[in-house]
Amino acid sequence: MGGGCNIANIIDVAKLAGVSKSTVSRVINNNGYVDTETRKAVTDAIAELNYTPSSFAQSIRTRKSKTIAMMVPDASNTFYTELFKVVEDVALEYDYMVIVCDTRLSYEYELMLADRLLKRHTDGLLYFTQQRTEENQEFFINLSKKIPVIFMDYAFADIPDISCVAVEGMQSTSAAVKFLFNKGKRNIAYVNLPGDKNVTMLRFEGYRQGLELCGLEYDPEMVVVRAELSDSLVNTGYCSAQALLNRNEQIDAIVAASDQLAVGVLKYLKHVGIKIPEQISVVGFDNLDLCTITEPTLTTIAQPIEEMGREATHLLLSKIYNSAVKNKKIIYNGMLIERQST
Amino acid sequence: MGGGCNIANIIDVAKLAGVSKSTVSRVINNNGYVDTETRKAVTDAIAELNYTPSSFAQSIRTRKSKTIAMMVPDASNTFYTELFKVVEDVALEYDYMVIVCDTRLSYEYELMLADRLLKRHTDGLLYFTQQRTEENQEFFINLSKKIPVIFMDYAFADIPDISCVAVEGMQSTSAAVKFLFNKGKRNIAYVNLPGDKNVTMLRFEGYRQGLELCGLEYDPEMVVVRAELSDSLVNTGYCSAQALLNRNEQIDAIVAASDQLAVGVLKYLKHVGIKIPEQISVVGFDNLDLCTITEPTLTTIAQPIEEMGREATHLLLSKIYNSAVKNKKIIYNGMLIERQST
DNA sequence: TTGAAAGCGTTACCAA
DNA sequence: TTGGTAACGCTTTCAA
Repeated sequence: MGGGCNIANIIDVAKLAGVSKSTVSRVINNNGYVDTETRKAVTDAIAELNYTPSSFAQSIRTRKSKTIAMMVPDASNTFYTELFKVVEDVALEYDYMVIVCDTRLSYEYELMLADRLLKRHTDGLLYFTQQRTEENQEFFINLSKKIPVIFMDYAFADIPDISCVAVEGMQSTSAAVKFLFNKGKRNIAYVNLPGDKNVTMLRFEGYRQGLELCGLEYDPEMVVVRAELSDSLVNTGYCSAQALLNRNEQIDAIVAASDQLAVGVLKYLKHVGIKIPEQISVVGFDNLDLCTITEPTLTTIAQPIEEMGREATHLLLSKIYNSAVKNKKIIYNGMLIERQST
Repeated sequence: MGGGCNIANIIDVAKLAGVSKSTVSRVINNNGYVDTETRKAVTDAIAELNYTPSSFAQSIRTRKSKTIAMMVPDASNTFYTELFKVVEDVALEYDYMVIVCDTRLSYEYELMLADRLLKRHTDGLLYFTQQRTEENQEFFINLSKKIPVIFMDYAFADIPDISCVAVEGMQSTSAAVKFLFNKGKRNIAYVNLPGDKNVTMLRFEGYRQGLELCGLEYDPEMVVVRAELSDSLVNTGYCSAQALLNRNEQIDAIVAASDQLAVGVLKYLKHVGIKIPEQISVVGFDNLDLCTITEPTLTTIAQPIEEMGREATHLLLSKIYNSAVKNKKIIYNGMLIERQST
């Protein structure tokens, strides 16, 4: 009352327009031939009844949920949320919406969530992970044979027959080392993400490569990889810096695998009164907003978030719309952004 | 081949188990009477065929999408992402998943997204907004008559017949002013969010109330509300602090309506060499992770994110499961967390 | 305790 | 260019 229950269905529309429901369906989907006058009658009826096709009924026929998922290790990391915005943007253009799944850095969670997504027929997945394991890698590669999956990490770049959109971390990290070398730094340390098989492995490789290119020797003592995940990455960075300086007082630069780690490093260095960048320079990775908030502001390697998100989502949706679309790998270059910390 | 297409449906299961599909349905839904042996036959068949009920077909009958939405002004604000994690957590318990909608601070976006959500039969909505307008307020109140909506802002607390889960901002801000007063501060300024009808109005009211309680006079010159939304809240805070200090050099404390603003304030104060908290104290609102990253760390008013998210999602789901559940308002108290900035 | 059959609201094929 | 009708895969009466 006072508005009417708008549970009009396709039959109501057909009746009002004086046509069959097939015709209504054709109009809705802009499908097949339909006379201009007939079309008008139908659209009028649709407007009058305030009719909206039941997405449930459509889904059961089309086998599409018009939903994609974005699975991330930690939704509070602004790298993912910035990406999410772009993903949502593109998705909306195609009448898609996006389910966000926070895997809490847990392998079990990844599987559980993938299972749920599959059960509700999510049409596709943007898969971000932090800690790779044999099992999850295999699982998601397998999953990608059933529904479109885009692997959003450079660490997957060498796996055949999958789609991957990512920033290479090797060359850019190597370039960062070179950059520090040119600034006169000779004892360059590295702070990696916790865990042994994380997605930043290749950034670490870049670090080693960079040292080699500069003619510096690689010293395992100059690298920290904490085994356990502490409460936060910032904290991990803090502790890592502490460990490094305890081991070696000559350190004059620290490269971190992510901005959060680097922020923790900055924090420790300031805590112990070390001058940045005069005594120790710091470089991060990701170019989060955080970088301009810290003091000093943080030099970092930027990922082209906007482009990555846009391309990845387009690729995903194109695979959803046309299963014949071939797998593709889109690898971007990281870009060094110089700020006060170097 | 080598795995089989698992598109078994309820009829396949019924055949294999030697029963009718009605019986299978009963087993799936734990519904009605079914003999123990029959049940076993069915569950065996389900297991053998690796059968999963089609969520599409279920939805069309049950009229439930098993999806809720969380609409936020800016997904990159960690306040929302921390809340999201809790929401997702609870949702998963009930076999629900959550669609995140970033409204980009735009009223038009809010409407557009709500429309999309409605069309796809999202079962319920957690609605966060930053900038209220008559229209959007009315629209969402109206929407709440159609599907369960929880208003996640204290600014909605006085509207009848809606559900609301929020932190009161008035008393806690007033308490923060009192706290500063007790520290000897007498010229306390306020930095509000941009725009005139935002959700922090009541925090500002608390500021005025606090002054009154302390016997201090309210001076409009001591308040900044920037009309335009600049590129970031941190930046807005920075400019606001600048404006304040240009107007009045006596200022010895600044209360900000959000942590991001406060971070901007800190940044400006440090930039011009003012000592914090000796010369000027700073207080934020939200207790984001950010607060412990800045230097000095930021005193702020904490919102009980965990509890809010949990209660809100439970309330939403209970309304979804039982439309007779009454509207409820759950208002928490903010809690002052003292750090170095005061 | 079980099964038959009638929906749920679409899409898509085939005739007309 | 249109309409009839058979799916889609499930839930839910109603009888048995």
